[in-house]
Amino acid sequence: MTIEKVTSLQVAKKAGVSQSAVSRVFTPGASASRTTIDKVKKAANDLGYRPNVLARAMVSGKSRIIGVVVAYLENQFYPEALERLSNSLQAKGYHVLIFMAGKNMQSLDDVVEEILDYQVDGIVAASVAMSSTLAERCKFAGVPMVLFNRSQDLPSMSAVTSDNIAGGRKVAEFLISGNHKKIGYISGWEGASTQRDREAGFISCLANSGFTLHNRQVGNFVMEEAKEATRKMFSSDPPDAVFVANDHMALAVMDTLRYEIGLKIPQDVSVIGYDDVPASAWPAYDLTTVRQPVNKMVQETVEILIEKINNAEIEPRRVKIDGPLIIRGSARLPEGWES
Amino acid sequence: MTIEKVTSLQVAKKAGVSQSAVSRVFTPGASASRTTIDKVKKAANDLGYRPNVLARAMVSGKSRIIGVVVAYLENQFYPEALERLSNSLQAKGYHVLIFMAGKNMQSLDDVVEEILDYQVDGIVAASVAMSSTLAERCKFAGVPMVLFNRSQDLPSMSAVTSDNIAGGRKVAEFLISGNHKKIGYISGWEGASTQRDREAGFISCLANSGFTLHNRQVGNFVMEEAKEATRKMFSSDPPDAVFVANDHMALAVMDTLRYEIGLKIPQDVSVIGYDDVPASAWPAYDLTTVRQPVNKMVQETVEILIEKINNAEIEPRRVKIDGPLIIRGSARLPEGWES
DNA sequence: TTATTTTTTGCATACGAATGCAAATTTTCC
DNA sequence: GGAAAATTTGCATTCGTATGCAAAAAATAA
Repeated sequence: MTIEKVTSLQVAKKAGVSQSAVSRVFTPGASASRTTIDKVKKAANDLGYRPNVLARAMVSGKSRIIGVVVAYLENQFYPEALERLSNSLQAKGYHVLIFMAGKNMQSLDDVVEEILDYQVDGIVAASVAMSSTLAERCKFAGVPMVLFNRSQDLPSMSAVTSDNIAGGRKVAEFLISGNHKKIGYISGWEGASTQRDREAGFISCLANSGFTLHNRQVGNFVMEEAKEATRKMFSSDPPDAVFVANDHMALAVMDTLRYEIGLKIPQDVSVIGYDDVPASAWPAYDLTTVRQPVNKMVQETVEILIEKINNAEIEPRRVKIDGPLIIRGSARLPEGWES
Repeated sequence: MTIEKVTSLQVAKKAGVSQSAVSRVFTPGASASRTTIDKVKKAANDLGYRPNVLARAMVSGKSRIIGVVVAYLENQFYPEALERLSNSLQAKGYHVLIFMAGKNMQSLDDVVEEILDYQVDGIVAASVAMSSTLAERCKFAGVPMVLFNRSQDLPSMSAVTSDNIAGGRKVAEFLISGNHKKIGYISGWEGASTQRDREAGFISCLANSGFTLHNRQVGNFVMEEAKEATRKMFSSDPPDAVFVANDHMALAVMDTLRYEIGLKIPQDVSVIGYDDVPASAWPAYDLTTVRQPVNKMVQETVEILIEKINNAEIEPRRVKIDGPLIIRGSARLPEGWES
């Protein structure tokens, strides 16, 4: 076989120095003389030596691995976030160990344990409901965690979200000034803070203008359920506008309205979503939506996480990032609206 | 601080046995008596002990980490594959360390080195062009690799793809029997084997019936470029059918045809894609396409990889999985076609 | 030049778990 | 009950790297 295992010891021999010297050359901040550095680098290069991250992790206690828990990747929002997250962490010398959490809680418990087994330096939980027990478990293990696109009731955990309440409000304002009278809402999974906040902001703003929800259905962030919700909502006394809790569902809602129910968007009914996933900008949908600034959210997430890794004593931070309403063609515009 | 570090030694003390006993209880296949197992399990449970995967990896030489290289996640095909791959590996006790390869080759070199630094047990390269140098590097390091959705010229590497040649043929047959006369092709990135095979199968089958390509443009698997390609293709003497090298581009092509150029699909022009990503089934597109059986492909990939991990001497395997033409509404049907 | 400070170096050990080996224990069989 | 075989157990070592410590070398000061 051709398997090689070049170790620091072999490099040391070849360079005529001690193993510790080699280690020091490859450890930023350690002291070594020019001559040693050159000798070692040359030998390492000749042999094709690279430090073993795992061995390094053992003694240093830092694995430079970040565990990322994701529920599912079907919703375009997550692949996008994951890609950015991975790139961002890669740039800082960390790498992403990915974990798919099934729908149920039990599997989440197991998944977290598995993550911890790898001695990760930190965890990003993307749109996953972390129980306080799990949070405790991680804290106990000394592994910082930040919630991405979910905030928790327990304020002890860092979380990065968009400003979902404000986002919900923006949608309400826009629909009201567009002179809509019967406004429906298709909710996401009701256990999600994002869902709750979006709806709360939406409803409160509606109320301010004397409106109430004309109809409300549950879509659970799942396309099929959103379609079913749409059918129910439009079976009698249909609304003239629907706010859908995320784009992923909104796309399905639009399809159902157009190709099943036979309505025109926005002539017969306005549809607004949330997230601004790539597909929302595709001409076939041209969906008016509230953008979640993925870039900024990821950036904040990474920043907080790394800060916490470097200083365990730091206070948890809960960041809300404002996202703009992206006005496209799926919702009737207010009178005299200037594009 | 609350950070704990429960080691096998602590468990051993608490259970009144040796560290090796603890290790054996947690090592499948090792021998230990009922009594010991019970004592150790109890102690471990009380203390919340779980074996340190990294330490285990050091001595065993098996990290149970699989490196997955992905170019980009925008094309829905990849998130789907990634999700399945991760789940499948997770079920077998492996975990996925993810690496984003930038567009350029240099970064790929670096990425592979970084992967190897983590002592991964295997590598899956999804739609990434592996140079033979890189392949050598991995083989030299004793790390098996399998190509997903790309096959390489060098037959020394295992690869899993769909049967792209047959797929291309199916599209040609379908278009010809649909009585199309002017057939265009929008290609993917020409360095990709998938692209080459799809086109080769397509063209050869066209030729069998005395047809040649009426027009050919390059889209590079990128939406924007596909749009530009469409504009060029339809600027004069437009075709009555277009085969697009993958669905991701085909969606953009459809949008351009409908909303920019003002053509009806399939009345004015037929469009066929390749992959069968989720969006292709959405009513707004209803795209006729060749399905890549992601599930089977992932399954094969995992199987080959694990086989190779367990037995380095095994021969490389190159698997092609047949995928069906999924007939939807974006292409004119042949005369008398029964749905 | 010599004394003092600073930098570099090697030695030895630690990280946490797995495993070959030999001793101790249990099981099996006559 | 005793000898042989099979199983269980602990000891000691190993994996590859980082690091505290003290010795050695180099740089600086006097």
